[in-house]
Amino acid sequence: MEIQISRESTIPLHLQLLNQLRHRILSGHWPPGSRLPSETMLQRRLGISRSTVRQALHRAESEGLIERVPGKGTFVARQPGGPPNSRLIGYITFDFLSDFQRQLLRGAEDRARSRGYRILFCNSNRDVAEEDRLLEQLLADQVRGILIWPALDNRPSRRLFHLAQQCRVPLVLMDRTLPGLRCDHVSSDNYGGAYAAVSHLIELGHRRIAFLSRPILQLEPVAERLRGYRAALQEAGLSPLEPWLLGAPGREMDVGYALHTYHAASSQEIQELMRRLDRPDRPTAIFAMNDLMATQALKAAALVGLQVPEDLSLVGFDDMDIARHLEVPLTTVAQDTFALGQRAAEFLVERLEGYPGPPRREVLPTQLRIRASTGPARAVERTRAPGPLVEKAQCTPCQGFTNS
Amino acid sequence: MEIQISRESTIPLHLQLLNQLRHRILSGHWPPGSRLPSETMLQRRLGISRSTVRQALHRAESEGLIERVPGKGTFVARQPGGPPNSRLIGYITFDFLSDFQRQLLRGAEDRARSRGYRILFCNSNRDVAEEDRLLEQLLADQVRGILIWPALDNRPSRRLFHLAQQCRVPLVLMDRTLPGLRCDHVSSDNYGGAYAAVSHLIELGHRRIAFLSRPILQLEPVAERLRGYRAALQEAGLSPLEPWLLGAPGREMDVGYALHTYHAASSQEIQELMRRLDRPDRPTAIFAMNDLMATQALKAAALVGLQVPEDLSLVGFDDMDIARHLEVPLTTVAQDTFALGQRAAEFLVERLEGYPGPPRREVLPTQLRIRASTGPARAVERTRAPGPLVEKAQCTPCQGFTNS
DNA sequence: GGATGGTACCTGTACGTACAGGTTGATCCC
DNA sequence: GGGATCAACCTGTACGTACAGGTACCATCC
Repeated sequence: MEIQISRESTIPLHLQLLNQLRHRILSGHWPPGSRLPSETMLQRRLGISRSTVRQALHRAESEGLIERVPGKGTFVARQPGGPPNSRLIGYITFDFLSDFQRQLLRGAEDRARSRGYRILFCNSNRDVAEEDRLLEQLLADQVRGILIWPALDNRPSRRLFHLAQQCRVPLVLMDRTLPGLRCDHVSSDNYGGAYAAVSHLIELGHRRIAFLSRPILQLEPVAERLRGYRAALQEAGLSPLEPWLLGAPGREMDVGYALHTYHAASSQEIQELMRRLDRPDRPTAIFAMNDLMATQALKAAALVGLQVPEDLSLVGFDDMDIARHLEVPLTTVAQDTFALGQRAAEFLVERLEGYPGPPRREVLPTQLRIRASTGPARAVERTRAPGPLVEKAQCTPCQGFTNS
Repeated sequence: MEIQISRESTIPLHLQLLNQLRHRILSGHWPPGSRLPSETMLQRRLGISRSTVRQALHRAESEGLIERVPGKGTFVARQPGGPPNSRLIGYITFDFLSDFQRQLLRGAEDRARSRGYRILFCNSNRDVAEEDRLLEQLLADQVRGILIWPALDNRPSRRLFHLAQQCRVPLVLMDRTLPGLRCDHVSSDNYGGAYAAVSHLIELGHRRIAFLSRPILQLEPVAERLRGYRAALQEAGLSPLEPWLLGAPGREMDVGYALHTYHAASSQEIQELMRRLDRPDRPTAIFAMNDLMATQALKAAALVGLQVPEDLSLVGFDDMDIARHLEVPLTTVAQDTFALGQRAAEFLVERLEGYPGPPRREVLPTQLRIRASTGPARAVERTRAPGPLVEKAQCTPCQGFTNS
């Protein structure tokens, strides 16, 4: 198990060395008090200059990992864990309005606590400037790593990119990625969940299936759901419809407003839905971006006299609490948000213990929960537009998990 | 007062520079946030190499004296002198399963952040031993104060009592009190909310009103709701019924289990409810301890053929998300949990800033939200058992607030 | 007036050299 | 055998160069 340094990596040489030293020391591979190879030894073995080796060693020393004795050599510190108050993990979320976020935090806290870390919780409230300030403060609070569900903004000026590049503290992105930000990432299988949901509808004989969303298609999870919707339809030889976008338009640089209306049920949107449902060429099924929008569709359907699922099938996403308590219990795609948080914390702790590899990505399975809001398409329509039936709703293999 | 470097000194050049930087910064001669001369500037002015300058600056950085920003320059740290006065607040909750707890945390974080503090979030998972460990760790993490929603247990051995007695860090209790624990406390007006809810039912002509709960009457908030229920009935000259307790019995020392079943809807309980509702002497209205139990009552009513609100009125508590999305939108009592968290953080910050007085208690108003699940009692029953009508539903005066 | 591009400046990264002064252990001399 | 000596090796100090990539500012052009 030699130390490996890659010239191709974007991570600076001295940080590569530092990370691997940290890994060996914290994992116990090099026991406390043992002697490290000398600077010239490392220099020769790794093919880098002594200055670079020294840079890594100095950092390791200031982290309390090693002790250097002039004339004698370099040694693993007796207590390589460092000062006791440094077992903090920063946690930043762009928002804390939904149950989804509660589950995520609960999962992260659960796993962090079991590994001896505590969570420093911050809410950026969709404000990138606030997020920058919070990142700074977390560094000042001496956090060892940061879990972040970032606000939306790709400007490279934001502190997040700088941190990711510097590699001073490891980062783990939750739920969404940002273009150009290279670090560990966990998310749910939004694509697979949408694919399974729409396949389920196709299997029931539906041919005209609408995708209902707010105008926030640039959000990665929503984009993935749209992709899954389209893929399922196209593989069945059906045509995706133009997405139904309700609510205020999503502005390029100010997604904050779109997110703000994310949870608000405005009557204007119900009106618009009623108009779209009260037409002869209406779809026979709707796949909604989330349960709240599905709820709005349910209301609009009732108002124009459509029965669910007899006249209109509905599928939501997220399996929120309300899904099973609606008048017509909602078929929906569940995410294991708790596990998502746990996995994020695991990724981070592994980095803190020195895991050296390139950025990892984990996509957790979603699960289609079939309830009363989906049923067979009307026989009339089935005979009118006979298409190939998909044999079985596909979904990433999933084990049972609950939302609470 | 120029920086002087002596080649004759036995002190290394970079240490000479570091010492003078440290002096200037800690003495306030260079104020926090101000900019240091650039590396090349120092190099020229002092006649030493850039490497040597960098050596000093790196050390100053790891001492927390300065902050370096690529592309911009080097700056005196905002808090030079290290982190002796950390701005961390510990937050312990006994549980993190409901939206209520999310709102509470969100409120506390919001106010703490605006006052310059960060929240160190921990979940004791209803385990008093774990809570003890977490309290210890928070102290080791140098928190300045602690917000806690404690697990249930009155044994004076628990760490919490020691802390309150020692007064090393201020404590604020949230939602519930513990007998014998003297410290600041915030809660909702459970009594007033229940009183308003039951008064609303009485005003509608109901005479037989049941109190539906799980066997956890020893929980202070539940006890307060029961007290409000009884007071409203008695003041109207009516008799409270024996509480309907559904689910596993609440054991004295192990409330964990009762809380565990808190959110589970078991069909056994529905069966029991159906039995109780399918009798001639059934109540005409039910005041449920929370919305989830009200939901169960709604199901049971439908199963025995009772219409809500025509045959049975229902009131819940908490105004959870599901309340307004139920088949029959639920009349319920809303708590301003966000404000509760804010107030708790305010209490704590005031203590941190030196507020000296005795323990304070704040009870935040609740708000009755009348929806479709409550209606007038049947004329038959009104004539059968005419009683004095209460003039107006009383409630602590409240301003509008939302749950999201 | 506002986007655009150039330029100066800043820190980060990485390489190299040279010498000082301490520790260690083998060797040599008395 | 015991002490002095020396070479090998270690880290510390100090110098130098070169380039990359970011920020900030200003002049320019449309």
